[in-house]
Amino acid sequence: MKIASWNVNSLNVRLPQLQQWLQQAAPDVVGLQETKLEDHRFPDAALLEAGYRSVFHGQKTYNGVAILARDRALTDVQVGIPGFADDQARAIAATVDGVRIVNLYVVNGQEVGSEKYAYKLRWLEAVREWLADELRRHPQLVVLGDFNIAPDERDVHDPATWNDDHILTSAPEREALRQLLALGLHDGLRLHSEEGGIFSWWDYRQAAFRRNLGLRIDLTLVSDALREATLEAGIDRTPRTWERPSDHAPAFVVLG
DNA sequence: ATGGTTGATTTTCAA
Repeated sequence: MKIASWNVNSLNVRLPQLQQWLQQAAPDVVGLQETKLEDHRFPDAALLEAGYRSVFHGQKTYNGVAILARDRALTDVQVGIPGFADDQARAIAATVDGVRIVNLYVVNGQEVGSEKYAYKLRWLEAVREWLADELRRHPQLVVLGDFNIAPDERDVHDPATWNDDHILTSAPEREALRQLLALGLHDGLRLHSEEGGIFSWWDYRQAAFRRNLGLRIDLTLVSDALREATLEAGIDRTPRTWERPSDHAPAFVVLG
């Protein structure tokens, strides 16, 4: 089962690219972030034509998440973080073929010390409590999404800039990610590669993609129970090379 | 020193 995560930065703009990518990459499950679409505008009929059922949780202009599954049912759908009042559409979960999928669009945080940064850390604490419960109920768990945190120095092009004072790499953010992993989750990509320079996001400015000035902030985490079954993990840079791309590329794992 | 780009709604905001 191939499971992917892609921040599409507006599904309205990117639907043709999503259709193209579904056809050529043939993932079984996909978590989308930044759909930026209210639920009544979600293109579920068009995706069904491509063979994918969908569940979604969106809002106008900002945020928005969805899970797609090819020729499979999505059951036990959870919208938002249980018990956490949130006016931003950033989390959705569903079960596919006995595997629990949690799809997150983690708060960006804007700047270390800002109100949005405090919200990011509060949000991640609520996620940690939620995932502890999900793991008890669903040992076969995949947590994927745009984490807006680069796990370590290998995951940034310039550690001098992306340092402890910087958003996406500050110590409290990395510690929050470590606490998620400490629940019994593994960074899928790191099960198969120790290399640096493998990125999932490149700023639109300064020809960052061409120069590979990126970060790895889109992650696919697998639970202890799925660790041995994780055959492959990577980032598919292809859609980032297309005309008018998302600033993110899809991250994926393959479970055997 | 601080800009550069994209998307959705504006006369900026969020990323």
